[in-house]
Amino acid sequence: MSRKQLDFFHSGSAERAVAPPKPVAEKPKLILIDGMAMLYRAFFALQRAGMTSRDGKPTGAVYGFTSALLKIFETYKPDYLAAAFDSREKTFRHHLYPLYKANRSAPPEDLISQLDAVFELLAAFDIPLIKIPGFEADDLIGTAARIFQPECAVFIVTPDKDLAQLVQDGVSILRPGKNQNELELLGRSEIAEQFGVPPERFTDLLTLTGDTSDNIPGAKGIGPKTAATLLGKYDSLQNIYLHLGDLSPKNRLTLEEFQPQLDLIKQLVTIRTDLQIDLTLKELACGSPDLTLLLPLLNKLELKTVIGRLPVVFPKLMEHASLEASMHDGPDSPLAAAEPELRSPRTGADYGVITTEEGLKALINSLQDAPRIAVDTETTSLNTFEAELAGISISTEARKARFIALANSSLNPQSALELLRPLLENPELPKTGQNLKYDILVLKKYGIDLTPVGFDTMLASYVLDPEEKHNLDDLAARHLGYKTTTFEELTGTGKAKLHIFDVEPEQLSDYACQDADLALQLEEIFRKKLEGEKELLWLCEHIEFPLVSVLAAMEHAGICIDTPHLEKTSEAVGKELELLTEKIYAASGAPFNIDSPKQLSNILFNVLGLPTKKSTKTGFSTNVEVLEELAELHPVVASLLEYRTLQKLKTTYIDALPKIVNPLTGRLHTSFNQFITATGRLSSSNPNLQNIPIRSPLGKEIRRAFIPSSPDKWLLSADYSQIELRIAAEISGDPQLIEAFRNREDIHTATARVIFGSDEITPDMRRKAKEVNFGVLYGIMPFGLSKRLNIPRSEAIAIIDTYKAKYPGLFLALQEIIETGKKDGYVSTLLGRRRYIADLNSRNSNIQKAAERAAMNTPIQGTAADIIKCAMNLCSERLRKNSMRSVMLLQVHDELLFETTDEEKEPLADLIEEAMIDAAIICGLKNVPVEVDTGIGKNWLDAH
DNA sequence: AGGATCACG
DNA sequence: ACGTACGTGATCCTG
Repeated sequence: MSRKQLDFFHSGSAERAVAPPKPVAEKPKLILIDGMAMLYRAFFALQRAGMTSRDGKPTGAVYGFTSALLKIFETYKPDYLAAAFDSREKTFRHHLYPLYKANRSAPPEDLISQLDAVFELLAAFDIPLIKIPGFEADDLIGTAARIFQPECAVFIVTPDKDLAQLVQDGVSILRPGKNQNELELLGRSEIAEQFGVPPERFTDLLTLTGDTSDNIPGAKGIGPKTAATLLGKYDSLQNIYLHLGDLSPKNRLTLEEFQPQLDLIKQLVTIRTDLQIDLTLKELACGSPDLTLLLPLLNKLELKTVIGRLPVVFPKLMEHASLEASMHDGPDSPLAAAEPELRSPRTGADYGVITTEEGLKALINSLQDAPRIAVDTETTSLNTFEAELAGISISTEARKARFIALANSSLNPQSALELLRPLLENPELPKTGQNLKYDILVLKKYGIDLTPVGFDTMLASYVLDPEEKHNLDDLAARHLGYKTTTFEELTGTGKAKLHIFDVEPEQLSDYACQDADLALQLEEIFRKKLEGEKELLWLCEHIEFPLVSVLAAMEHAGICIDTPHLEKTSEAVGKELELLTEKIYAASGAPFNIDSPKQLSNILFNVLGLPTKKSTKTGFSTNVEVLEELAELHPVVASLLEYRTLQKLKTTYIDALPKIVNPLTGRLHTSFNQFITATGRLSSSNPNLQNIPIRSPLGKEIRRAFIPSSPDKWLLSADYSQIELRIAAEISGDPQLIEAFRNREDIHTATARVIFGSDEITPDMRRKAKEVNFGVLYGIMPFGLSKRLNIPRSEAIAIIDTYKAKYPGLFLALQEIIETGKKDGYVSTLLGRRRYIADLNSRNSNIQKAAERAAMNTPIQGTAADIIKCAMNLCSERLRKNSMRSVMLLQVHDELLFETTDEEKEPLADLIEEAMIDAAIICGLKNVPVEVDTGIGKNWLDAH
């Protein structure tokens, strides 16, 4: 490792030729980084979040630091750049004042362990290090700033306020902001504004206040406020002492007592700018990163987002570097040997636009023998129901694509689509794309059935690592080393934003071609990766890809709601809420915003004087749990609880749902998100139809509002019974649990018999057993169980111990999952779906325990997700084969909802049940039977 | 933009 | 000494 470190020695002369001052704008930029301070900042900002590489080594500090470096390169494009670090030796300040920094404890182990990586990074970036025995970074920076200020615009990067004293014309501070990855520029006026004194007076301010972090005492009782006020009034410390008589007696006394230490402290807090060091600008010249060092290092640290940003920050440099190659090759393999790629996907690519029928026919002709095509649609909106087609791009060969312009061209959209139909609908021609569900839905509006889904790059990325980012721009940067044109770059933002129809056709074409091309290229890369992980390839091809069309059909179908019923309910609930509001105001003495937890907690805990139960980050919690405890102490709390429930249901469902019924279809169309969750579940949004109420009476009313699309039709619901516990039984092979399921026992009653050792099971015993069963799935702990069951902790411990003794296989299996997770870095479902859990090796025991619970739960929740996805595919396939008219509408994790007719309802129930059971077997439930409950009704509630 | 809360599985 | 069951998304409030 060649580390570039400049060795500075005292030079005899401080004399140097000074260039005449130039206007700041023309001066080259010198950036001086306060290395250790920036690292500390990054550490505390990010380490707490528990960021680690997959083997559990902490990487938060090095990530934050690197992130700031990139930001500096990107925003300031420095001409000169150096990082200053303290040396280990004692400094003149220690000699002046032995207690200097005596309060500092050693840096945390997790920070020290990252230091080597930081120095390696600096070397890889070719950033000179300034580190001189006996001097602190502050003094090095101060001196460098003083020396180069005449010829450079100097920027000091530091979170430390002390360096504010160095600010002057041409010298400013860049301070990490509240938002991560932001650097705030502080010049004279900003310093004056924030600290109340100009930079020249900053040492005076520090002298008065002292600096607790360096263990430097100030004048007792004088804080930053008082100090700034005094300095504002008397201008300087010296002048304050000349006017001691004018001060308040208290301040006067303090300052008189302080006077003897004045000189010492001023010396301690003053950053030196006069070190005798020999520094030349040339030595600080900003080089460019050495990718042969940098890429292997970043890969080792698993700083993928940093790698992704490199092409943006160093576009020129990345021109010939293939990131993908560097990930596979060892650290020693020179990048020059890697296959060269272009920095922008469009440079040198064969992209073109088609605007005529002849051109289109020629294109279609040339596609006849393609084994598969990559497709991307360009539209006017992300909302598929509003989207109008602007064109379609197609690629069959890397770095080659054509855009069929359907707007602003001589092509008639409908007739062009007719020409394309045989291609787009050809069942023998698999389609590749990024998030094909979107394209399927858009084309559906034009009567085109885009099929089959051959490869979805977003889903491939999701299956390979669900918690990564999966958007095209990130994928292209990470896997192809491309800096893509984003949609925002194409259309502009804010006021200048162009409608897609107004984008220059050439540009739109390039953009569209790029996306189809990228999808094709990504497929190649992902296929290779998936080849190495066969079960993940299987998961893609048999579960995720076929599901895309199924979800598209469900979203397209939508579900009807009984709007009048909801409106009536809203009115009634509204009145009830008004009454409750009056009651609550009366009891509280004054009106306030009940929806504001802050105001509510003021009423509860200050006005009414009720005891606080739990804290949140911002104050005292007022959640249900707390309110239930307070209910017996004050009658208003019951009203509050009722208010909360009603308000929640009214705003989130009763009033919100009718507003988003699609006016064209008269239905609610949710989006099923296939690449969001860590476990493999789907999620639903806009609106979320997976959390429609059912538990409370008013909740049931809301469910009643979900109805078939005509009065003669039915809703059929089919749900797995206890699927997760069955999976737990299968995974563990626990004979007791398996036996209970084979005997079709009520599992909670069976568990109750086991943990209470009795055959007489009361409803309350069953309720407790049910909580225990759930607890097992979530990674049970005595504290959690005792709280949920409202029993003493000792009793909870006893219950868990009994459970463990009776179902030993289950706990052994859960423990094994954790061990495997620690070893491999990931845990898997029965079908091999993975979730990487780095925190299993965290040294923070809370983080580690949380990771262990996630690790235990993921194979269970994830296998359930695999099973129902598989069932959805089977249902869809079999419905089609039997030419049935019934439609799948919703999936709610263990439930499927269909719309059906009188004639089909019985055969449908059989078909669904059979498909759901087959799916469980396909997904690995060999030893435990599954049960499916089906129900039918004129609304969702009655279908249960 | 992030926290608190609460709806579902 | 601390903080505590897994996974989501929508709403409202606050800085």
